[in-house]
Amino acid sequence: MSVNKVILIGNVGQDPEIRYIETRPVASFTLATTERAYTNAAGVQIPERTEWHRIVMWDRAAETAEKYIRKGTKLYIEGRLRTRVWEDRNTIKRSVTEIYVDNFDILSRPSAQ
Amino acid sequence: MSVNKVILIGNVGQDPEIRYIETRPVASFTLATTERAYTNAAGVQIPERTEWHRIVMWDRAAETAEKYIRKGTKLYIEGRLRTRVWEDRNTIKRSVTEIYVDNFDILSRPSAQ
Amino acid sequence: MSVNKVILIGNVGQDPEIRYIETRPVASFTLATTERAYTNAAGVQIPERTEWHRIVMWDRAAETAEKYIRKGTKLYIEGRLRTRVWEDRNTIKRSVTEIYVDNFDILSRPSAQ
Amino acid sequence: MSVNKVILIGNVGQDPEIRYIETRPVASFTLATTERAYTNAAGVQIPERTEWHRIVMWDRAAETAEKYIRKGTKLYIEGRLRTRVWEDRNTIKRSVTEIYVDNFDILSRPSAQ
DNA sequence: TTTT
DNA sequence: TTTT
Repeated sequence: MSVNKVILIGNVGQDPEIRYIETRPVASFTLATTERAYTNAAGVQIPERTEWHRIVMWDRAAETAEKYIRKGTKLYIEGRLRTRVWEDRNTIKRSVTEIYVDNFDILSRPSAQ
Repeated sequence: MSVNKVILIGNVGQDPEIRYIETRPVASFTLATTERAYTNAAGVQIPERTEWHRIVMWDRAAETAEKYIRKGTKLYIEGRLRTRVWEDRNTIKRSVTEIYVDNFDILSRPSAQ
Repeated sequence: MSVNKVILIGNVGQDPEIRYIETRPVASFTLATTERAYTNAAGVQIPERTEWHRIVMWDRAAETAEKYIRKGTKLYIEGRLRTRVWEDRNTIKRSVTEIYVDNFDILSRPSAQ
Repeated sequence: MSVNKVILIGNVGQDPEIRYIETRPVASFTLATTERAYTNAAGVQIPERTEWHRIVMWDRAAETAEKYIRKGTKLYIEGRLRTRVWEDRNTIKRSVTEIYVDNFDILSRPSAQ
């Protein structure tokens, strides 16, 4: 038995990119989360830090993404981690970790635009 | 404002490796989570799938890891995602996603030993 | 070892009420979450349903609540469940379940008002 | 849009009680989580504290509960909060907060038995 | 590389 | 009423 769960609230980095894998729509985009600056226990100042997450949505979620998610949209996401491994053109093993979305909701639209 | 939270329950892949960064102990190891096999809505059989996560613990957590966590230990982990980017010897940009642990607990020891 | 964790996103029901327990500020208010209407597996229509949660914040969080949280504010809350038991005037045992907040953030202000 | 999520790891207080609501099986039991004793920022010793949660499972989950969950079983539970209100025989409004389970897993059986 |  |  195991659990693999990710919960994110952040801002979308760019309009979702939609492609089709055997007729199934897949949306992908990045999401930024930001840790606030703070001073740690040792008195060292830790600056603000932005983390970019690679988000993947399938099927109906992908269609919703295409219609309603845009650069700047604030999202709540619940999903799980998936690391894909492949070999690049130099046969070097590369990997990327993505978040497959199981549940999400739009918290707000980009303010202007 | 944002949230970057990971919750995992899984089994440790190998004894933690401990190193020191400016006197701070850091433990790292992998953790396996497994999705059960199932038949999806389209009737396609999806086999069992194991995901390996790279776990990083600092300071007191690293010391606890060194003492009590071993290959096969079942762990609950709460943490956040961190993606590190570097250039390899061929100046190709590489990245790895790790989970920095904020809170954890040992659910059970490996059966034998 | 155990875990007692609650994650909520919802809207504040009324301005927080602040009181002091031995000089420690405590803020309390309710938060609404809503489950969407849906049709279940048996074809039965399940209507939308609102759940009201009793939220409790202490110390610095209570002060932030007093300044920034209002009726209608949309909040992200991370906390733990606490059930208090007491006897009412008829010596009947009563209980109430509250959420003690460990971490929270304001997602948006009430639109007008 | 909202989120109402509870994550618990704890020990079952007694064998599940099964009943039927219009042919649907429902299992209910309590689960204990324990906060460790600690000394707070003001130097005050806070003793260990056990919290009892009322757990409710429906349908297939209820059947699994009946078969495999016993007093002492250690469980991982993912669910949502539900507060039921009723009037007791003295027409006093009473309420109870329960956790409706969406996903769970058995972490270990009671040691002896 | 883990576990059930 | 559980467990460590």
